Amino acid sequence: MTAPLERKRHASVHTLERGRVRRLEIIEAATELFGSAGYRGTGLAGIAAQVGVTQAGLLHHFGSKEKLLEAVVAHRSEQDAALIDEIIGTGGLGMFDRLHLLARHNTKRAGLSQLFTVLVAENLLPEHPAHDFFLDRYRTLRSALVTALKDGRKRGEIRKDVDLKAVSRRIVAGLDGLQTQWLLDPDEVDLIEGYKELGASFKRELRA
Amino acid sequence: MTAPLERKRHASVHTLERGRVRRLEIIEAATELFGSAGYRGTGLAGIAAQVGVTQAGLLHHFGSKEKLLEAVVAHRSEQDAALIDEIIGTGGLGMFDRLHLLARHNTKRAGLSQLFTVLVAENLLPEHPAHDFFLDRYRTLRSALVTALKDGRKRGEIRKDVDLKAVSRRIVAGLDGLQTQWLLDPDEVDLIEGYKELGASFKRELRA
DNA sequence: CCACACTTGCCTTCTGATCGGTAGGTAGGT
DNA sequence: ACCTACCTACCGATCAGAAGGCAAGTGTGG
Repeated sequence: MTAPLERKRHASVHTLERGRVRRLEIIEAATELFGSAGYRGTGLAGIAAQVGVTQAGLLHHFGSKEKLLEAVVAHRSEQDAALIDEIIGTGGLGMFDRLHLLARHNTKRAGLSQLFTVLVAENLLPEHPAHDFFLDRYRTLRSALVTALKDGRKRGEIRKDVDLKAVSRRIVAGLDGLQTQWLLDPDEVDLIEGYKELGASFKRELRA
Repeated sequence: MTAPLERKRHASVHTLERGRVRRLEIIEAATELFGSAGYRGTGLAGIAAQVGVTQAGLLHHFGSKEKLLEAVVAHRSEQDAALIDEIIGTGGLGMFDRLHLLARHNTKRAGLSQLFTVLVAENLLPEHPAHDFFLDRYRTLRSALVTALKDGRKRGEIRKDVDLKAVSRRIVAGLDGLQTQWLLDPDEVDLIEGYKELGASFKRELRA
């Protein structure tokens, strides 16, 4: 195993940009591997190999495995935020008709959905490295939902006798749980169909 | 660290029974550690140390780490089956009033709930060691729910225009998802309350 | 009733692989 | 000259697991 590891793949490019590109390549490889084998089950060597770099070369960019995890998670999170905003939109019941956007996004890149499912489970306890990130993520998501539902209530779309915090927890639970079943058993569980039914059910429940 | 490791703790007991007891001790320790650090994040040495046995002593009983995982999962599964039966009972809407049994069971031993949440995530892909187990578990659970709901429909408790398979997926998703949120954030999410609301919501949706 | 073979429990010791991470160097662009 | 990228080489720790032995309980034939 003394493969010469072709050098200077980016020879003609600015040094600075080469670094940025490498970082992205590493993040993408790490996303894929963390998603399928989990954070703990993935070695730096494996990620490095996939990028075509040594393990030390990888650490040159990210310093430690945990920093790499943070980078992966932050990278993914940015992309998510926009989508969430688009779905929740101006609030009210309309968002339940836009869940197909989320479904399409998730099915298109199943590896990313899997990454999050795995990482949440790996970080349930406070001492785990990304626990606080996910804690915050869920709280933020639930409170965004509460706000959106309140909006809908103000406009008279949504009944006044429902506990919006409780409903938000159940919405998130339903989305999460369906995704898990779909990831585990894509032949039996159709995510798009599942989200559609879930949205319809909440609309019936909440409609004024 | 040359602690003499007190021998013959079970000196006066039949050899056969000592083995059975040890196995159980190991399964319990493994359950706890797999639950908090995951399968991949837990070393045999850690489990062995907690039981007060060497790593080799542990492998004497289970042969390999993967066999130990199977034993842990099977052990837990037996206990579950009874509870599931008790809740689903004779079918129909009544089961939604019995979800507090599940909630109590889960909250009483949070480590066990966590074990399953972590293991499911670690076994989403077909090549993972316990993938088939969880695939089967979810399919069985959903089909048990379908049967129970059909029963309720036959007795006229449940409306005839609902897709029972879809509802079953959503019930499982809701339970699972709420559990995850509770494990991650027990201060903000009350599992017992959550299950109660979930059950009430499904009853409203399904009632004939 | 007892000697001997066998089984079971569990030990110590070891192995090769892999883990995350450090140190120090070189090449090339700025 | 200095910075960035990335290398080789190495570190100690930990991983799952195999090998082989000793001690104690168990079943069996004499």
